[in-house]
Amino acid sequence: MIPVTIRQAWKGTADCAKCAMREMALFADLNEDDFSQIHTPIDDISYHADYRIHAERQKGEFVMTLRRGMVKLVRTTPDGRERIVRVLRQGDVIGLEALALGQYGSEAVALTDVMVCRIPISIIKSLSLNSPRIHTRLTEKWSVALQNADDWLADLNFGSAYRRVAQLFLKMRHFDRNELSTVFSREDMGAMLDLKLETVSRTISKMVADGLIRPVDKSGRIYEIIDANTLNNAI
Amino acid sequence: MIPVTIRQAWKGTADCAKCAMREMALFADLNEDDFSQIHTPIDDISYHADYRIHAERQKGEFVMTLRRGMVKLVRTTPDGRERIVRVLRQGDVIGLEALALGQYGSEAVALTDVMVCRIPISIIKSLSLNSPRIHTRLTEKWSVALQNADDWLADLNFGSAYRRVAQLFLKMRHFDRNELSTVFSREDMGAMLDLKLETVSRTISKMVADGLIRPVDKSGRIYEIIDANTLNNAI
DNA sequence: CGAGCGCTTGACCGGCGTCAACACCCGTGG
DNA sequence: CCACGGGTGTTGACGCCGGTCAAGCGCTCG
Repeated sequence: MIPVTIRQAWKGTADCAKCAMREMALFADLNEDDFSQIHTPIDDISYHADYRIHAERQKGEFVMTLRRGMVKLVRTTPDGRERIVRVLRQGDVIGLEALALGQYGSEAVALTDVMVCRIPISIIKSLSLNSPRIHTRLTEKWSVALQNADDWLADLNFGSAYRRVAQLFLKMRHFDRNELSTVFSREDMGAMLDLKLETVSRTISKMVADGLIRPVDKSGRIYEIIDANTLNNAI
Repeated sequence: MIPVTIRQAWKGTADCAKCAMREMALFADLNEDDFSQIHTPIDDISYHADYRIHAERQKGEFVMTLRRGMVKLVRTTPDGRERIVRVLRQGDVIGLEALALGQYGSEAVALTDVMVCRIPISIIKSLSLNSPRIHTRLTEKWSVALQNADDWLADLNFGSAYRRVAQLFLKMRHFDRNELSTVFSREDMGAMLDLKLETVSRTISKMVADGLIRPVDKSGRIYEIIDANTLNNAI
């Protein structure tokens, strides 16, 4: 699969300033002076669901700010099974680790159609030498990533299947519509929670029967959260 | 419990330059000029095993470089059970997240007797404004922390009990003596691997019987790794 | 309308949790 | 020196949760 569209969106300071993501993005509080230092193009890119954005250990010269959609970070075990270590959502940074290591630590695959803003690492590096603002932003992104990683371990990969699935529904609530939660294929959910897809399916059915959630669409991807409190206290 | 000793060890540039940890520590490649900017004292501290270094969500004004020993990062679930999200070893930074958030994301408890070097966040912040070297070091520490977090999820919390315990033995190999591995109380191991202590104990017994590891001490904390390859390919 | 994919549901089984007894180590005190 | 007790690790018996295998359903798309 190949990118749907690649178009130059940020042609300079003006476009950057207009970006709706600015407050979540890396360049949130850069000023005119900072932007004037940017000479390499920053691309605005869309990918279809299932597009592989980068491979595990692939060398990388870009980080991406995720503007829309969701991305899974996947590691493949020596025996060939896939483990999803985290899901990135809007405002998260794809490939942050390439800043330090020059290569990506895991495979990144679009879970939905996705819009990203692709930034050359060279820009980040040169900016962070001179701009304390981008430095603060970067620290913030690192800490959010680390916090998320720990959350995935403590919340989604601990305890019974019922508890894990419950926590995943809570984690995947929409930013704008709190009562809705979007989940994934049962197989992907299994790879996130270390459960088999049948167990995930059974558990979801039970939660619907228990009146904690209610399916919204036909494909089993969007659910309404009825009883968040019980979900959160599930053992 | 209280710290065993608190003594001022780094009284300035001279002592810092002599530190054996310099190449792993945050201040690895600072120069005279950088050190001259440090006016707040940097303390060299020891803690006994089981000492609680900081609490979850506690406000923090220090990060610590771990010079010797091991530290567990613990989160307590709503229902009161404890989950160990990671173990820090020498060269790792305790409380990195306080740099961004001003508070610690998890509880930190010494697993062994521990030596740390405690650095005020104010120093890190002022240095990183002016010294690109510390900035590079910080990025490196962040990326190592994130990588470790993902490793814990992908390696230690995925698959059968046998596989998890095997991966833990490999993860806890000594830096200097590769064939040795130090583990923890069966309960702590359970909290790391999401297993019950009886399961951990049974699995270790089986590995000894299978000839993959061999106990070195009487207390069941140190093992010799006989067959690392089979351990690593355990399903 | 039929093929194919993903989701659900059922039957069965095995691995891990639960509960309990016992072994071992070490400190303390007689 | 031994007796005792508490903490930790080990081992056993049994039950249940979740894995395995398989059949069937519903949606989507050719």
